[in-house]
Amino acid sequence: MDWSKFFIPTLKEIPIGTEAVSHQLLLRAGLVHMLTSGVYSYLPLGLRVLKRIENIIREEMNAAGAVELFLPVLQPIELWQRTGRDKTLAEVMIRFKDKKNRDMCLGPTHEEVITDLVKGFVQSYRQLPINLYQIQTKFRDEIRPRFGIVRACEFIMKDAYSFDKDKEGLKKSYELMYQAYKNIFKRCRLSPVIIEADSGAMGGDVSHEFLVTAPIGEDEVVLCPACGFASVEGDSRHPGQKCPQCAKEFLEKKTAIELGHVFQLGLKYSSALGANYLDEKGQEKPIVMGCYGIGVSRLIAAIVEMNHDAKGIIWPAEVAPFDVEILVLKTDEPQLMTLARQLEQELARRGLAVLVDERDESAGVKFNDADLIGIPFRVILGKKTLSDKTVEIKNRRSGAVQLVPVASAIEKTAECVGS
RNA sequence: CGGGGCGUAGCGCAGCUCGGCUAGCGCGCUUGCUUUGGGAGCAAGAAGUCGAGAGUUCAAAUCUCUCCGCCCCGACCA
Repeated sequence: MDWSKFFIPTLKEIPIGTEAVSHQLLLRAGLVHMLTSGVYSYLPLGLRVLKRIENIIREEMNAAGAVELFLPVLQPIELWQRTGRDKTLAEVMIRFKDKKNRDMCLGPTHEEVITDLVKGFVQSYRQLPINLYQIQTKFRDEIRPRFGIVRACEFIMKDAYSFDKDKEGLKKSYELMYQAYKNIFKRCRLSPVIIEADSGAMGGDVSHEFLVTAPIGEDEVVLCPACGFASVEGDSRHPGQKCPQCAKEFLEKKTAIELGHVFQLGLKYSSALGANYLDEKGQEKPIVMGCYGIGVSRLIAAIVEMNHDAKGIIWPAEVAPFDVEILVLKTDEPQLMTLARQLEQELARRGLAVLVDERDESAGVKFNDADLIGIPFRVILGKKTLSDKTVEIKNRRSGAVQLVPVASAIEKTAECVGS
Protein backbone atom coordinates (compact mmCIF):
# COMPACT_ATOMS: atom_id res chain seq x y z
CA MET A 1 0.00 0.00 0.00
CA ASP A 2 1.28 3.44 -0.91
CA TRP A 3 1.23 6.15 1.70
CA SER A 4 0.06 8.80 -0.74
CA LYS A 5 -3.03 6.77 -1.61
CA PHE A 6 -3.97 5.57 1.85
CA PHE A 7 -5.35 8.80 3.32
CA ILE A 8 -3.19 9.31 6.40
CA PRO A 9 -3.80 12.91 7.43
CA THR A 10 -1.07 13.37 10.04
CA LEU A 11 -0.95 16.50 12.15
CA LYS A 12 2.19 18.21 13.29
CA GLU A 13 0.60 20.04 16.16
CA ILE A 14 -1.48 18.86 19.09
CA PRO A 15 -5.16 19.38 18.29
CA ILE A 16 -6.99 21.90 20.46
CA GLY A 17 -9.27 20.59 23.17
CA THR A 18 -7.52 17.29 23.70
CA GLU A 19 -6.27 16.09 27.03
CA ALA A 20 -5.52 12.39 26.80
CA VAL A 21 -2.26 11.38 25.12
CA SER A 22 -4.09 8.61 23.28
CA HIS A 23 -6.65 11.09 21.99
CA GLN A 24 -3.91 13.40 20.74
CA LEU A 25 -1.92 10.65 19.10
CA LEU A 26 -4.92 8.98 17.47
CA LEU A 27 -5.85 12.31 15.91
CA ARG A 28 -2.29 13.30 14.99
CA ALA A 29 -1.48 9.93 13.44
CA GLY A 30 -4.63 10.13 11.35
CA LEU A 31 -6.45 7.12 12.84
CA VAL A 32 -9.65 8.82 13.86
CA HIS A 33 -11.44 12.09 13.23
CA MET A 34 -14.10 13.77 15.34
CA LEU A 35 -17.38 14.63 13.66
CA THR A 36 -19.03 16.03 16.77
CA SER A 37 -18.60 15.48 20.49
CA GLY A 38 -18.34 11.76 21.19
CA VAL A 39 -18.72 10.75 17.54
CA TYR A 40 -15.69 9.62 15.56
CA SER A 41 -14.79 8.46 12.06
CA TYR A 42 -12.29 5.64 11.78
CA LEU A 43 -9.86 6.55 9.03
CA PRO A 44 -8.10 3.83 7.01
CA LEU A 45 -5.23 3.42 9.46
CA GLY A 46 -7.56 3.34 12.46
CA LEU A 47 -9.87 0.89 10.75
CA ARG A 48 -6.99 -1.53 10.19
CA VAL A 49 -6.16 -1.49 13.90
CA LEU A 50 -9.82 -1.96 14.73
CA LYS A 51 -10.08 -4.95 12.41
CA ARG A 52 -7.00 -6.58 13.84
CA ILE A 53 -8.30 -6.22 17.37
CA GLU A 54 -11.67 -7.57 16.25
CA ASN A 55 -9.92 -10.57 14.77
CA ILE A 56 -8.13 -11.35 18.00
CA ILE A 57 -11.45 -11.15 19.80
CA ARG A 58 -13.15 -13.37 17.21
CA GLU A 59 -10.45 -16.00 17.43
CA GLU A 60 -10.61 -16.16 21.20
CA MET A 61 -14.39 -16.05 21.37
CA ASN A 62 -14.73 -18.79 18.76
CA ALA A 63 -12.11 -20.87 20.55
CA ALA A 64 -14.19 -20.56 23.73
CA GLY A 65 -17.22 -21.91 21.93
CA ALA A 66 -19.09 -18.68 21.28
CA VAL A 67 -20.79 -18.12 17.92
CA GLU A 68 -20.92 -14.80 16.10
CA LEU A 69 -24.14 -13.18 14.90
CA PHE A 70 -25.25 -9.64 14.18
CA LEU A 71 -28.17 -8.00 15.93
CA PRO A 72 -30.11 -4.90 14.91
CA VAL A 73 -29.20 -1.46 16.19
CA LEU A 74 -32.72 -0.20 15.52
CA GLN A 75 -35.00 -1.41 18.28
CA PRO A 76 -38.60 -0.81 19.40
CA ILE A 77 -39.00 0.74 22.85
CA GLU A 78 -41.77 -1.74 23.52
CA LEU A 79 -39.15 -4.45 24.01
CA TRP A 80 -37.37 -2.33 26.60
CA GLN A 81 -40.58 -1.63 28.48
CA ARG A 82 -40.89 -5.33 29.18
CA THR A 83 -37.72 -5.32 31.31
CA GLY A 84 -38.23 -1.81 32.64
CA ARG A 85 -34.94 -0.68 31.22
CA ASP A 86 -36.60 1.97 29.06
CA LYS A 87 -36.58 3.84 32.39
CA THR A 88 -33.27 2.74 33.96
CA LEU A 89 -31.37 3.46 30.77
CA ALA A 90 -33.47 6.49 29.78
CA GLU A 91 -30.54 8.85 30.32
CA VAL A 92 -28.30 7.25 27.72
CA MET A 93 -30.88 5.95 25.27
CA ILE A 94 -31.16 7.71 21.92
CA ARG A 95 -34.90 7.66 21.18
CA PHE A 96 -37.10 8.87 18.39
CA LYS A 97 -40.34 8.08 16.60
CA ASP A 98 -40.46 6.39 13.23
CA LYS A 99 -42.88 7.21 10.42
CA LYS A 100 -45.60 5.05 11.99
CA ASN A 101 -45.18 7.09 15.15
CA ARG A 102 -43.68 4.09 16.92
CA ASP A 103 -41.18 4.75 19.70
CA MET A 104 -37.77 3.47 18.68
CA CYS A 105 -34.23 3.61 20.00
CA LEU A 106 -30.69 2.95 18.86
CA GLY A 107 -29.45 0.02 20.89
CA PRO A 108 -27.29 1.02 23.86
CA THR A 109 -26.83 -2.72 24.56
CA HIS A 110 -28.52 -5.93 23.43
CA GLU A 111 -29.75 -8.09 26.31
CA GLU A 112 -33.40 -7.55 25.39
CA VAL A 113 -32.94 -8.24 21.69
CA ILE A 114 -30.90 -11.39 22.16
CA THR A 115 -33.15 -12.78 24.87
CA ASP A 116 -36.19 -12.20 22.69
CA LEU A 117 -34.41 -13.94 19.83
CA VAL A 118 -33.29 -16.95 21.83
CA LYS A 119 -36.69 -17.26 23.45
CA GLY A 120 -38.25 -18.06 20.11
CA PHE A 121 -35.64 -20.65 19.27
CA VAL A 122 -34.82 -22.51 22.47
CA GLN A 123 -37.52 -24.73 23.95
CA SER A 124 -35.55 -27.65 25.36
CA TYR A 125 -32.64 -28.21 27.71
CA ARG A 126 -31.17 -30.18 24.81
CA GLN A 127 -30.53 -26.88 23.00
CA LEU A 128 -28.47 -25.50 25.88
CA PRO A 129 -25.92 -24.21 26.53
CA ILE A 130 -25.32 -21.66 23.79
CA ASN A 131 -23.19 -18.57 23.68
CA LEU A 132 -23.80 -15.91 21.04
CA TYR A 133 -21.79 -12.77 20.42
CA GLN A 134 -21.55 -9.84 18.08
CA ILE A 135 -19.21 -6.96 17.33
CA GLN A 136 -21.55 -4.06 16.90
CA THR A 137 -21.90 -0.31 17.21
CA LYS A 138 -23.62 0.83 20.39
CA PHE A 139 -25.29 4.19 20.87
CA ARG A 140 -25.26 5.88 24.23
CA ASP A 141 -26.10 9.52 24.67
CA GLU A 142 -23.37 9.93 27.25
CA ILE A 143 -23.79 12.68 29.76
CA ARG A 144 -20.21 13.61 29.10
CA PRO A 145 -18.20 12.11 26.27
CA ARG A 146 -14.55 12.14 27.20
CA PHE A 147 -10.99 11.48 26.08
CA GLY A 148 -11.91 11.00 22.45
CA ILE A 149 -12.61 7.40 21.71
CA VAL A 150 -12.42 6.32 25.37
CA ARG A 151 -15.95 7.44 26.10
CA ALA A 152 -17.91 8.02 22.94
CA CYS A 153 -21.62 8.23 22.18
CA GLU A 154 -21.19 5.85 19.28
CA PHE A 155 -18.70 3.09 19.93
CA ILE A 156 -17.89 -0.47 19.02
CA MET A 157 -18.44 -3.23 21.50
CA LYS A 158 -18.12 -6.97 21.51
CA ASP A 159 -21.02 -8.32 23.48
CA ALA A 160 -21.58 -12.00 24.19
CA TYR A 161 -24.54 -13.67 25.86
CA SER A 162 -24.54 -17.14 27.37
CA PHE A 163 -27.64 -19.25 27.90
CA ASP A 164 -27.55 -22.18 30.31
CA LYS A 165 -30.08 -24.43 31.96
CA ASP A 166 -28.78 -23.90 35.47
CA LYS A 167 -26.37 -22.01 37.64
CA GLU A 168 -23.68 -24.66 37.29
CA GLY A 169 -23.80 -24.25 33.55
CA LEU A 170 -23.59 -20.48 33.86
CA LYS A 171 -20.49 -20.80 36.01
CA LYS A 172 -18.81 -22.88 33.30
CA SER A 173 -19.78 -20.45 30.56
CA TYR A 174 -18.60 -17.57 32.72
CA GLU A 175 -15.28 -19.24 33.37
CA LEU A 176 -14.75 -19.80 29.65
CA MET A 177 -15.38 -16.13 28.93
CA TYR A 178 -13.17 -15.06 31.81
CA GLN A 179 -10.29 -17.06 30.34
CA ALA A 180 -11.01 -15.82 26.82
CA TYR A 181 -10.84 -12.26 28.10
CA LYS A 182 -7.47 -12.88 29.68
CA ASN A 183 -6.22 -14.25 26.36
CA ILE A 184 -7.62 -11.35 24.36
CA PHE A 185 -6.02 -8.67 26.53
CA LYS A 186 -2.75 -10.53 26.66
CA ARG A 187 -2.61 -10.67 22.87
CA CYS A 188 -3.25 -6.90 22.81
CA ARG A 189 -0.25 -6.53 25.15
CA LEU A 190 -2.42 -5.20 27.95
CA SER A 191 -2.14 -6.38 31.52
CA PRO A 192 -5.51 -5.73 33.08
CA VAL A 193 -6.32 -5.91 36.74
CA ILE A 194 -9.48 -7.86 37.42
CA ILE A 195 -11.83 -6.86 40.18
CA GLU A 196 -15.16 -8.02 41.46
CA ALA A 197 -17.59 -5.30 40.68
CA ASP A 198 -21.03 -3.88 40.91
CA SER A 199 -23.48 -5.20 38.40
CA GLY A 200 -25.09 -1.79 38.01
CA ALA A 201 -27.80 -1.42 35.41
CA MET A 202 -27.08 -4.88 34.01
CA GLY A 203 -28.38 -6.65 37.09
CA GLY A 204 -27.37 -10.09 38.33
CA ASP A 205 -25.09 -11.44 41.01
CA VAL A 206 -21.43 -11.93 40.20
CA SER A 207 -19.47 -9.65 37.90
CA HIS A 208 -15.84 -8.93 37.14
CA GLU A 209 -14.31 -5.87 35.57
CA PHE A 210 -11.12 -5.90 33.51
CA LEU A 211 -9.25 -2.62 33.83
CA VAL A 212 -5.86 -1.21 32.87
CA THR A 213 -4.31 1.45 35.03
CA ALA A 214 -3.69 4.64 33.09
CA PRO A 215 -3.44 8.35 33.86
CA ILE A 216 -6.73 9.09 32.10
CA GLY A 217 -8.63 6.36 33.88
CA GLU A 218 -12.20 7.11 34.83
CA ASP A 219 -12.34 4.49 37.57
CA GLU A 220 -10.41 4.34 40.79
CA VAL A 221 -8.98 1.09 42.06
CA VAL A 222 -6.69 0.11 44.88
CA LEU A 223 -4.06 -2.46 44.07
CA CYS A 224 -1.05 -4.22 45.47
CA PRO A 225 2.23 -3.52 43.64
CA ALA A 226 3.65 -6.87 44.80
CA CYS A 227 1.04 -9.51 44.02
CA GLY A 228 -1.35 -7.65 41.75
CA PHE A 229 -4.35 -7.90 44.07
CA ALA A 230 -6.91 -5.30 43.03
CA SER A 231 -10.20 -4.04 44.30
CA VAL A 232 -12.47 -1.05 44.21
CA GLU A 233 -11.91 1.32 47.09
CA GLY A 234 -14.71 0.27 49.44
CA ASP A 235 -15.56 -0.15 53.07
CA SER A 236 -12.70 -2.59 53.72
CA ARG A 237 -10.15 -1.60 51.07
CA HIS A 238 -8.13 1.57 51.39
CA PRO A 239 -4.90 2.90 49.97
CA GLY A 240 -2.12 2.49 52.50
CA GLN A 241 -3.67 -0.66 53.91
CA LYS A 242 -1.58 -3.88 53.97
CA CYS A 243 -2.44 -6.08 51.01
CA PRO A 244 -5.08 -8.57 52.21
CA GLN A 245 -3.74 -11.20 49.81
CA CYS A 246 0.04 -11.26 50.20
CA ALA A 247 0.54 -8.86 53.14
CA LYS A 248 3.88 -7.80 51.63
CA GLU A 249 3.05 -4.36 50.32
CA PHE A 250 0.59 -1.58 50.91
CA LEU A 251 -2.34 -0.91 48.62
CA GLU A 252 -1.97 1.96 46.18
CA LYS A 253 -4.69 4.01 44.59
CA LYS A 254 -4.68 4.17 40.78
CA THR A 255 -6.97 5.39 38.06
CA ALA A 256 -7.96 2.83 35.47
CA ILE A 257 -9.83 2.39 32.20
CA GLU A 258 -12.50 -0.28 32.11
CA LEU A 259 -11.95 -2.48 29.07
CA GLY A 260 -14.30 -5.35 29.71
CA HIS A 261 -16.96 -6.50 32.07
CA VAL A 262 -18.44 -9.97 32.55
CA PHE A 263 -21.72 -10.56 34.37
CA GLN A 264 -23.58 -13.55 35.72
CA LEU A 265 -27.00 -12.18 34.98
CA GLY A 266 -29.06 -15.08 36.23
CA LEU A 267 -32.76 -14.87 35.47
CA LYS A 268 -33.31 -11.15 35.16
CA TYR A 269 -33.91 -10.99 31.42
CA SER A 270 -35.18 -14.48 30.81
CA SER A 271 -37.93 -14.17 33.40
CA ALA A 272 -38.89 -10.64 32.36
CA LEU A 273 -39.16 -11.68 28.73
CA GLY A 274 -40.39 -15.23 29.31
CA ALA A 275 -37.38 -17.01 27.85
CA ASN A 276 -38.01 -20.50 29.25
CA TYR A 277 -37.10 -24.08 28.40
CA LEU A 278 -38.38 -27.51 29.36
CA ASP A 279 -36.03 -29.53 31.54
CA GLU A 280 -35.57 -33.31 31.63
CA LYS A 281 -38.73 -33.71 33.68
CA GLY A 282 -40.81 -31.60 31.35
CA GLN A 283 -40.88 -28.66 33.73
CA GLU A 284 -40.69 -25.11 32.41
CA LYS A 285 -37.75 -23.10 33.72
CA PRO A 286 -36.20 -19.72 32.88
CA ILE A 287 -32.90 -19.79 31.02
CA VAL A 288 -29.89 -18.77 33.11
CA MET A 289 -27.95 -16.00 31.40
CA GLY A 290 -24.59 -14.31 31.44
CA CYS A 291 -23.33 -11.35 29.42
CA TYR A 292 -19.80 -10.35 28.51
CA GLY A 293 -18.71 -7.01 27.04
CA ILE A 294 -15.49 -5.58 25.67
CA GLY A 295 -15.11 -1.97 24.54
CA VAL A 296 -13.42 -2.70 21.23
CA SER A 297 -12.91 0.88 20.12
CA ARG A 298 -11.86 1.82 23.63
CA LEU A 299 -9.18 -0.88 23.45
CA ILE A 300 -7.47 1.10 20.70
CA ALA A 301 -7.18 4.10 22.99
CA ALA A 302 -6.01 1.96 25.90
CA ILE A 303 -3.32 0.33 23.77
CA VAL A 304 -2.04 3.72 22.62
CA GLU A 305 -2.18 5.01 26.18
CA MET A 306 0.13 2.15 27.21
CA ASN A 307 2.32 2.10 24.07
CA HIS A 308 3.77 5.44 23.05
CA ASP A 309 6.74 7.75 23.49
CA ALA A 310 7.32 11.46 22.92
CA LYS A 311 7.39 10.93 19.15
CA GLY A 312 4.29 8.89 18.69
CA ILE A 313 2.55 5.55 18.87
CA ILE A 314 4.41 2.25 19.26
CA TRP A 315 2.01 -0.46 18.12
CA PRO A 316 2.25 -3.94 19.59
CA ALA A 317 2.93 -6.22 16.60
CA GLU A 318 -0.35 -8.08 16.72
CA VAL A 319 -2.58 -5.00 16.44
CA ALA A 320 -0.36 -2.77 14.28
CA PRO A 321 -2.07 -1.37 11.17
CA PHE A 322 0.89 -2.55 9.08
CA ASP A 323 3.74 -4.90 9.92
CA VAL A 324 6.43 -3.03 8.03
CA GLU A 325 6.86 0.45 6.63
CA ILE A 326 9.27 0.98 3.76
CA LEU A 327 10.70 4.49 3.56
CA VAL A 328 12.04 5.52 0.21
CA LEU A 329 14.10 8.62 0.92
CA LYS A 330 14.87 9.46 -2.70
CA THR A 331 11.78 8.78 -4.74
CA ASP A 332 13.37 10.08 -7.94
CA GLU A 333 15.92 7.23 -7.90
CA PRO A 334 14.36 4.48 -10.04
CA GLN A 335 16.66 1.90 -8.43
CA LEU A 336 15.25 2.62 -4.99
CA MET A 337 11.65 2.57 -6.12
CA THR A 338 12.20 -0.71 -7.94
CA LEU A 339 13.78 -2.20 -4.84
CA ALA A 340 10.94 -0.90 -2.69
CA ARG A 341 8.41 -2.61 -4.95
CA GLN A 342 10.32 -5.88 -4.84
CA LEU A 343 10.50 -5.77 -1.07
CA GLU A 344 6.83 -4.91 -0.83
CA GLN A 345 5.80 -7.80 -3.06
CA GLU A 346 8.01 -10.37 -1.40
CA LEU A 347 6.99 -9.37 2.11
CA ALA A 348 3.32 -9.36 1.12
CA ARG A 349 3.81 -12.85 -0.29
CA ARG A 350 4.93 -13.87 3.17
CA GLY A 351 1.72 -12.55 4.60
CA LEU A 352 2.99 -9.23 5.90
CA ALA A 353 1.11 -5.97 5.56
CA VAL A 354 3.44 -3.38 4.05
CA LEU A 355 3.12 0.38 3.83
CA VAL A 356 5.41 2.19 1.39
CA ASP A 357 6.13 5.86 2.03
CA GLU A 358 6.73 6.92 -1.56
CA ARG A 359 5.86 10.57 -1.05
CA ASP A 360 8.13 13.23 -2.45
CA GLU A 361 8.87 14.59 1.01
CA SER A 362 12.08 15.35 2.86
CA ALA A 363 13.64 12.59 4.93
CA GLY A 364 12.79 14.37 8.16
CA VAL A 365 9.08 14.49 7.37
CA LYS A 366 9.05 10.78 6.61
CA PHE A 367 10.98 9.81 9.73
CA ASN A 368 8.73 11.88 11.93
CA ASP A 369 5.54 10.58 10.37
CA ALA A 370 6.86 7.03 10.69
CA ASP A 371 7.56 7.59 14.38
CA LEU A 372 4.11 9.09 14.80
CA ILE A 373 2.08 6.27 13.22
CA GLY A 374 4.24 3.68 14.95
CA ILE A 375 4.56 0.73 12.57
CA PRO A 376 6.73 -1.82 14.45
CA PHE A 377 9.45 -2.13 11.81
CA ARG A 378 10.84 0.29 9.28
CA VAL A 379 12.99 -0.43 6.26
CA ILE A 380 14.89 2.59 4.99
CA LEU A 381 16.08 2.88 1.41
CA GLY A 382 18.39 5.86 0.95
CA LYS A 383 21.83 6.92 -0.15
CA LYS A 384 23.47 4.04 1.70
CA THR A 385 21.38 1.70 -0.38
CA LEU A 386 22.85 3.24 -3.52
CA SER A 387 26.45 3.55 -2.31
CA ASP A 388 26.90 0.48 -0.07
CA LYS A 389 24.06 -1.77 -1.26
CA THR A 390 22.60 -1.88 2.23
CA VAL A 391 19.21 -1.15 3.74
CA GLU A 392 18.51 -0.15 7.30
CA ILE A 393 15.96 -1.99 9.42
CA LYS A 394 14.78 -0.14 12.50
CA ASN A 395 12.71 -1.37 15.40
CA ARG A 396 10.25 1.34 16.44
CA ARG A 397 10.03 0.17 20.04
CA SER A 398 13.68 -0.50 20.88
CA GLY A 399 15.20 1.89 18.37
CA ALA A 400 17.60 -0.89 17.41
CA VAL A 401 19.01 -0.48 13.94
CA GLN A 402 20.64 -3.03 11.69
CA LEU A 403 22.29 -2.49 8.35
CA VAL A 404 21.81 -5.44 6.05
CA PRO A 405 22.90 -6.09 2.47
CA VAL A 406 20.22 -5.49 -0.13
CA ALA A 407 20.48 -9.14 -1.14
CA SER A 408 19.28 -10.33 2.25
CA ALA A 409 16.85 -7.49 2.98
CA ILE A 410 13.72 -9.59 2.49
CA GLU A 411 14.92 -12.43 4.69
CA LYS A 412 16.14 -10.13 7.44
CA THR A 413 12.98 -8.04 7.48
CA ALA A 414 10.75 -11.08 7.61
CA GLU A 415 12.92 -12.42 10.40
CA CYS A 416 12.60 -9.20 12.43
CA VAL A 417 8.83 -9.05 12.05
CA GLY A 418 8.44 -12.72 12.78
CA SER A 419 10.42 -12.69 15.98
C1' C B 1 -27.56 19.36 34.31
C1' G B 2 -24.00 22.39 37.85
C1' G B 3 -18.85 24.82 37.79
C1' G B 4 -14.62 26.61 34.61
C1' G B 5 -12.42 27.62 29.72
C1' C B 6 -12.64 28.26 24.48
C1' G B 7 -14.68 29.39 19.17
C1' U B 8 -10.60 34.23 13.86
C1' A B 9 -8.13 30.12 6.48
C1' G B 10 -7.29 22.78 6.38
C1' C B 11 -4.19 22.84 11.38
C1' G B 12 -1.97 25.89 15.48
C1' C B 13 -2.41 30.95 16.99
C1' A B 14 -2.18 36.81 17.45
C1' G B 15 -5.57 40.91 17.26
C1' C B 16 -10.60 41.99 21.43
C1' U B 17 -8.97 45.15 27.53
C1' C B 18 -9.32 50.90 25.04
C1' G B 19 -14.37 49.87 18.19
C1' G B 20 -11.33 52.92 12.99
C1' C B 21 -7.96 52.06 6.35
C1' U B 22 -7.77 46.14 2.33
C1' A B 23 -8.11 41.10 9.42
C1' G B 24 -2.59 39.26 10.44
C1' C B 25 1.36 35.28 11.70
C1' G B 26 3.44 30.08 11.60
C1' C B 27 2.51 25.31 9.41
C1' G B 28 0.06 23.17 5.35
C1' C B 29 -1.69 23.98 0.03
C1' U B 30 -0.62 25.72 -5.61
C1' U B 31 3.40 27.09 -9.45
C1' G B 32 8.69 27.48 -10.66
C1' C B 33 13.88 26.64 -9.55
C1' U B 34 17.28 24.59 -6.05
C1' U B 35 17.09 20.67 -2.25
C1' U B 36 16.43 15.27 -0.05
C1' G B 37 19.48 10.18 6.35
C1' G B 38 15.53 13.65 11.18
C1' G B 39 9.67 18.26 10.13
C1' A B 40 14.58 22.22 3.54
C1' G B 41 15.62 27.34 0.77
C1' C B 42 14.18 31.34 -2.50
C1' A B 43 10.33 33.60 -5.42
C1' A B 44 5.30 34.15 -6.85
C1' G B 45 0.25 32.79 -5.48
C1' A B 46 -4.72 30.71 -3.72
C1' A B 47 -7.60 30.25 0.46
C1' G B 48 -11.77 33.86 5.78
C1' U B 49 -20.03 33.85 6.52
C1' C B 50 -13.84 36.48 12.48
C1' G B 51 -19.35 30.08 15.54
C1' A B 52 -24.83 32.08 14.40
C1' G B 53 -28.58 35.82 15.00
C1' A B 54 -30.13 40.40 16.89
C1' G B 55 -28.72 45.13 19.00
C1' U B 56 -25.59 49.78 20.02
C1' U B 57 -22.66 52.99 16.60
C1' C B 58 -20.94 57.18 11.20
C1' A B 59 -18.05 52.55 11.89
C1' A B 60 -18.05 45.91 15.29
C1' A B 61 -13.44 40.21 15.13
C1' U B 62 -13.47 44.04 19.16
C1' C B 63 -19.10 46.59 23.09
C1' U B 64 -24.38 44.36 24.70
C1' C B 65 -28.07 40.33 24.53
C1' U B 66 -29.70 35.53 22.88
C1' C B 67 -28.57 30.99 20.77
C1' C B 68 -25.18 27.07 18.93
C1' G B 69 -20.74 24.20 19.18
C1' C B 70 -16.15 22.21 21.51
C1' C B 71 -12.88 20.98 25.81
C1' C B 72 -11.90 20.30 31.17
C1' C B 73 -13.90 19.12 36.53
C1' G B 74 -18.49 16.18 38.98
C1' A B 75 -23.04 11.97 38.69
C1' C B 76 -22.96 7.28 34.29
C1' C B 77 -20.43 3.18 31.80
C1' A B 78 -17.44 -0.80 27.71
